Amino acid sequence: MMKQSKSVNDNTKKKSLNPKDWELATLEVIANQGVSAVAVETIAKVLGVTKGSFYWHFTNRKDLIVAALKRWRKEDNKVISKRVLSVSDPYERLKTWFLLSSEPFQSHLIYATLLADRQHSYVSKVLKEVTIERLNHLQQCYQDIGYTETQAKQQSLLAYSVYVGYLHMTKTLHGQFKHDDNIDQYVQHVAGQLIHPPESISINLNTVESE
Amino acid sequence: MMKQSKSVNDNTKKKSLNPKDWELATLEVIANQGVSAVAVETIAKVLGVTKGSFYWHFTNRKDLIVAALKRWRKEDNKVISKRVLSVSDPYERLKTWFLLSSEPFQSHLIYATLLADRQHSYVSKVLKEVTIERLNHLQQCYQDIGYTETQAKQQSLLAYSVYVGYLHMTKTLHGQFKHDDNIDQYVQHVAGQLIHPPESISINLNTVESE
DNA sequence: CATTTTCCATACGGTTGCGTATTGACATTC
DNA sequence: GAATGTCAATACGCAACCGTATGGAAAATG
Repeated sequence: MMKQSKSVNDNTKKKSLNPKDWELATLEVIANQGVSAVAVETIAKVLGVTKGSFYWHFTNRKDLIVAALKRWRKEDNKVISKRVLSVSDPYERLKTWFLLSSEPFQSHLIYATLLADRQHSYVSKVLKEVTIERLNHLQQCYQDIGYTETQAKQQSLLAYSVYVGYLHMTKTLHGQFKHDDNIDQYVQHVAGQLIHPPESISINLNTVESE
Repeated sequence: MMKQSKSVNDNTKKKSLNPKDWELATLEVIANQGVSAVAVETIAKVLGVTKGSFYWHFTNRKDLIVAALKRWRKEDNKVISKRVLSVSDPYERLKTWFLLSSEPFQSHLIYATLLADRQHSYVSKVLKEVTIERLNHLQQCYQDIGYTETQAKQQSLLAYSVYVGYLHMTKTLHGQFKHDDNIDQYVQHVAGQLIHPPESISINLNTVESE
């Protein structure tokens, strides 16, 4: 019952694997290469064992992926609860969310790759649930600062689209998801554009409409 | 030399296939299932032939995908040139771009799936080029309406992120990419948020900073 | 210390999909 | 109309993976 070693090729403390080891290694693959790249024998090799081990812990490949995604979702919720939902002021809460979105967490990479491999029903199911959950969080924030339900719905969709788009853009342009000063500046810019009282929406709209 | 039939299972007018037929069928697969789902024999079946035909027109699978993406990019540029770049007023040009982004073109689906399958170098290469090209377009628009280069860079990245994010969001939430009244309304909302004179940026920023 | 449980290695069968080799039908050209 | 070129069917080898079957080593259990 004493299994805490996280490193992959560490046979100093651990003699046998448990499902958690497989799930973490799987999430690593999903984050970098997507769900379709999850191959039992490949991950087994990473863990220093063979297939025989895998099929003792899991019934099949799908079982592994579902378990890994479940773990991902749980961990992700934990972070959001601790760092975002705990902020009482809605403006600050929104800003915190934007800042968190720009940090190079593995969780973000996983979310981004899931958007790709959503052909599989068990992936799209999780993805949809997580997305709706997060949209509701954002919508609530915007309603807290005075947006109507309709306004808040649209604004949260916009804000969340920025998040999703940003994940892809960074990987597309820089090949990876890293954090630097430019990004901090960009996050400030985005926050300035997307976090403001509801009144300024109609002002901006009129500005454009009258053009 | 008389080959213009586009329909897939139409053996009334066409007796033999050409590379274009294969490329179009491939783009259809990429749009709906991603690059990794491109299988020679499967597409052959769709076209009503076998592999034997394929390896006469193309050297291998990668060759097919590269050719298909090249065609996609060419067609896409044609549409953007005709419908967006031709608009002289920068505000209207931006708005046109947003409206175009919401239309259910196959081209958008392809772009979205490419974001997924960018493990392959020949995919990420095209993807990066296209993305940079489009970002430059947007940046120029924003500079045309008075943004500084830095502001325009950030704002175009923001706007383009919204586009990319939106593509994924609709597929994630609705399972497909369709056009309805809600979307029109949303596009109006987005345009109102992201298209405005440069001055209002600092105003909004101050609003948030002072909170 | 004997036995059971835990965890894994090895070997096998089955499927999918790529690419090649060979042959053939049909049209074009000389 | 014989030779050549175009396009496609068929058969094959090969590699990657999945999942199963089976046996074995080490640890826990009695």
